[in-house]
Amino acid sequence: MESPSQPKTSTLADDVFDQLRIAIVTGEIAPGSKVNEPQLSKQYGISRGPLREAIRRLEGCKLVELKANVGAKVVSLNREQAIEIYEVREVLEGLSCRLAAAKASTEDCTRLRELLTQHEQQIQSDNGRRYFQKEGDLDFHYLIVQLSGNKRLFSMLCGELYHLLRLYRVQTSSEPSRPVRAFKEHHHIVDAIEQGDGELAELLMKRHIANARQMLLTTLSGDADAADMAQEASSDRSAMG
Amino acid sequence: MESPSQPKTSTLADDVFDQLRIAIVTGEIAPGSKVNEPQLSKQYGISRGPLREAIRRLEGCKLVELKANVGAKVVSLNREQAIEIYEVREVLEGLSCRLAAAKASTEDCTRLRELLTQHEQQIQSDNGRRYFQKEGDLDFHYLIVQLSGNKRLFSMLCGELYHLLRLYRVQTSSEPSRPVRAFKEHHHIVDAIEQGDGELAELLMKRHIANARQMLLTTLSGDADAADMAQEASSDRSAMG
DNA sequence: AATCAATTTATTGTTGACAATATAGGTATT
DNA sequence: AATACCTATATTGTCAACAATAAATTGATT
Repeated sequence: MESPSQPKTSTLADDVFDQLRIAIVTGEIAPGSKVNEPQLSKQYGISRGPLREAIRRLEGCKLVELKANVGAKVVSLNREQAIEIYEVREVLEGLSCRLAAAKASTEDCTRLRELLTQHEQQIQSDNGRRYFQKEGDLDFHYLIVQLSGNKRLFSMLCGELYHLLRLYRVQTSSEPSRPVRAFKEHHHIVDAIEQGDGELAELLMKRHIANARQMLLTTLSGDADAADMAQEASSDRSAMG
Repeated sequence: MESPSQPKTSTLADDVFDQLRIAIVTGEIAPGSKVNEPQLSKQYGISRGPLREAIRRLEGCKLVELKANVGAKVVSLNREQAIEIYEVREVLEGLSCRLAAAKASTEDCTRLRELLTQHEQQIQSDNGRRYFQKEGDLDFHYLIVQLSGNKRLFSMLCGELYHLLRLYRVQTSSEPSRPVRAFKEHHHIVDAIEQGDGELAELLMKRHIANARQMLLTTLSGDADAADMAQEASSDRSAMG
């Protein structure tokens, strides 16, 4: 136990912002649903003031959309918008890898390997479901952008795009068919980073994400045959990068 | 004259957000300075409620930084942070060009040319100062990302990075030495877009911005000789892209 | 029965007051 | 004189009430 009254460093708006963000990206608050201020303020036991501030910050993450005199509603991403995100993500994470390859130490690469190994074990112990359901694959991408050392890049990916990706995954209940291929690609990326080959690391990551985007274009188009074909064509690559 | 009382579609927080953003990126509110709520609320004639909401939205644009129980302060970018922005901008605008090349119509390219011509005339009539002082060069980049059709990309560049660039320019009172070279590069980029050569357009834009970043590394390092050398090496390229 | 208008209800926008925290200033002590 | 502590001031955080707008309901008319 700690001392009972430590001076709190966070504000109510901060706390409810975190809680709301989690509630949104986990689907607890349905995509497209309206954000009702009186209801939420009662639910979280705070007044509307800090709640509204939290909502304004959620708007900054692009998780809700505001309209004057109408209120906020949780974003709902269609496939087109998801593809736009993947296009942006491809170049940003390519940059991540290029920078990471130039800066990563031996210990950093060890951490990357450990992360992949750990994920592989989780996969084997749960038939490949838990890893992606629990967003474990994002950990890998998350660590790389950290290693890049570019804080602006980190902010854009981890402060915005990854949350939107999680939202889209829960929204579409999408799960990759076979993560095995994704693991291989991940290891190849670490290989390149380990060798300090930024160009190759960038290329591999961009290809990795481009493959995932390609799956989006077909798998979720409602055309089952096209989806199967794309899956074959991409050699069982992960659907979500 | 219009009818005196049209139903207003914007809220106080929206208006003061726009005004504050302009005040920040023009340097009217100094970088690094503290944001005083009582003062600003009096200055803009509103209460602290909507003002605080506007500040939270400014935080979303990364124009202010918030600390609990202390308040907001306007961001102040150092060279390292500016370089990070340029690294991100390089790949994002490269993507802009690649996509724009695939989608731009003949009319779109005409608009790009007109914009460049217009800017060139402004330069000649004002010794090259007004164009960059008034951020006219960003118009060019702005239009290209619009043509890309990727709204997420547009949001990231025009909703965040460009504002930060303006802030950095006013903060460092930086002006490119000779925009002539930048114009040539701009025209070459339009050439590639016009020919539908996305790869080339991407390459040229990335190089264009990489050159500007390189100027940053040297011109503002306090080492005048290094700055001059870099300027020669980059063949009088614009300093700010 | 359907459509439009008026009324009611609910939600958002805004305000001023109060509480909690941090900052500034002053006093005493070493 | 410098530091630590206490006090006073200012600023931020939070709340509840009021105003303005939008949404829902009711009723009248065709």
